[in-house]
Parts: sequence; structure tokens; C-alpha cells
Amino acid sequence: MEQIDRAIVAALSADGRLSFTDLAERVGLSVSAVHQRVRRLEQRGVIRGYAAVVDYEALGLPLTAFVAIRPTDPAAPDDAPERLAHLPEIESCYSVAGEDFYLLKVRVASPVDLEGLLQRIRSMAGVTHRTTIVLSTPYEGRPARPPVPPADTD
Amino acid sequence: MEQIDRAIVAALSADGRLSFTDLAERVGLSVSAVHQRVRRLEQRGVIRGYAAVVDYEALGLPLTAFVAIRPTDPAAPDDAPERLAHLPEIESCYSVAGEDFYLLKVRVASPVDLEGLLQRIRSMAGVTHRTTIVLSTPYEGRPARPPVPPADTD
DNA sequence: ATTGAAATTTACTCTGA
DNA sequence: TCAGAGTAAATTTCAAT
Repeated sequence: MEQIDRAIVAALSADGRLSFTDLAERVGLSVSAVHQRVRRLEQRGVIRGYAAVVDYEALGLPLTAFVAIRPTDPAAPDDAPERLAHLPEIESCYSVAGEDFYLLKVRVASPVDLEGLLQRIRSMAGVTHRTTIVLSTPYEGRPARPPVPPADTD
Repeated sequence: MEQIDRAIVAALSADGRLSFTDLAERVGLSVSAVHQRVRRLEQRGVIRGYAAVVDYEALGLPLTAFVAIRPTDPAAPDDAPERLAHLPEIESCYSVAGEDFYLLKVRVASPVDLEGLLQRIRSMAGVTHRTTIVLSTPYEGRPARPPVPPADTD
């Protein structure tokens, strides 16, 4: 990955529907050259896909929370992520260092729905949990800004 | 928002580059009707934009962490989100209930870079912090599945 | 790896129902 | 609010450097 690829990723990260024409203009290459680079970035998995950025309030899911979970029996097989994967309210699942084992980000319509979700999580994953309610979101999912890698000194 | 709009949002949430042709087929409407609905969803802010989903490891940012921060002086004006906004390593900033005031999600290249970032956060926002390192990410940012709203009983 | 151009598909607009 | 037709613009492929 060098400069131009990083510029492409940054641009598509900010606007995933940029046309190849616009993208080509921005990075100073021909349309077909950027086309080829984008395809390669997709194939290499650097760009994993494209998604609409939605307003969860407008969608009817105004309540976001982080749920830290920890197995009741730390010796039991730890397959919590798979057991929880089918719950659509769980947007993300991170395995973390520290007191807890996993951190979940969840989106629900109301406190009552959060209560129901937590009950389901408890019953399914054999876990205890600690929940942090999100009050507001100053910003979220800002576009990736690929770092400049350390210079090769061969 | 009714059924068809929810289907559109779900589809574009999973694949933000779906053509209107494919989208129309999926929701069973003409291309121009879907086009019109998508434009309206964008104008109403339900769809806030589109973004490439990137692999942060491949991008050179393999280390993700959650940083909980809390002002050293709780009486001081609380403008931490704005003060921190210019740091590109901070992907998201949530105002939260509980012991801490804000929860940040950050992406960096290495532990040393995380150390540097935490120093900058401390010096700029007048805060203490608690950091949770992400070891792995079973899943993240799964497509939004708009809920079925409670039926109108007029 | 890059370009320019041809061929195809898609986006977008407008008209009418 | 939807469908259809027409135009403009984009994507995609290809030959050549």
C-alpha cells in the first residue's frame, strides 16, 4: 500500500459511492487505473465492502449501549460470540483484555427492549454483564485515515 | 417509514453499492420508484451517507482500544468531544452514563502509538482515562436491521 | 502499471397515470 | 406514490504503451 492507495481508501471511506471519475480526479490518475486499484484493494480485502451509514434514531433504534460480558464459568468453552451472533440488536462484538471477556455494542428501541436483550444474553451465553448506556454520540465511525507507514530503509 | 423503506435501508446497509436495478428487484418496485424512495431517505437523513468498510489491520492500524475518559475537574466546561475531534485516531466518541463521561473508540498502529495518543488526550482534554484493549473482533458494524414499529391502533 | 477509448450498464429526469 | 421512456453518466473491458 502506498500513497495513492491510501488516498483511495480515505476517499471511499468518507464517501463509499464516489464515482471512479471523481476518484480518478482526486488522486490524479486515469479512470481505468483507479478502477483497477479499487478492484485490487477489494480483492486483497483492504476494502471489505460498502455500507449505507444510517441514522439509528430515525430508524427507531434510539438507544445504544455497551455491554461488557464475562462467563459465569471461566473454565467452560468460550463460544459467546457465536452463541450471540444471531441477535440482530448486537452490532459489534469485541474480545477484550481486562476484567471482562467481551464488549458488545447494541442498539435497541427502548429501555424495556434493552432489558429483554440483556435477559436473552444472560440465558444464552452463561454470562454476567455490565452495561453502559450511551446518552449521545458527538461523532461515530469517522472515515479511516490510513497512516503513513515507516519509511523502508533497505 | 414502512416495510419497503425498511427493506431498502437493510439492503443498503449490507451493500451500500447496490444498483437501483438490483434494489428494485429485491423490494419489488420499479427502478424509478426505488430511486425516489432512496433519495427521500437520504434527504430525511435516515441514510446519512455511504462508506467503504475497511480492514484496519490491512490498513496498518491493527490495534483497537476503548478509552473511557472523565474530566479531572467535573465543574469545568465540558467540551472534550470538540477538543479531541481533530485526532484522527479517534473513530468514535460517545457520551455515556455511569462512572465515566465519554467513551472513545480509537485505532492505532502499535502500543507505542496508543501511549502517545493517550498522552495527547490527557494533555488536551484535562481528563483521566481507563483503557480497554481489543484483542480480536468476532464481528463489527453488522448491517442495521430496522425494527418493525408497533402497529398503529387508531 | 497506466492510458484512452469502445461497449455495456446504470443513474437520473421527466411525463403521465 | 408509482411506472415507463429517454438521456446523460457511469462502469467495465480491452488493446496498447
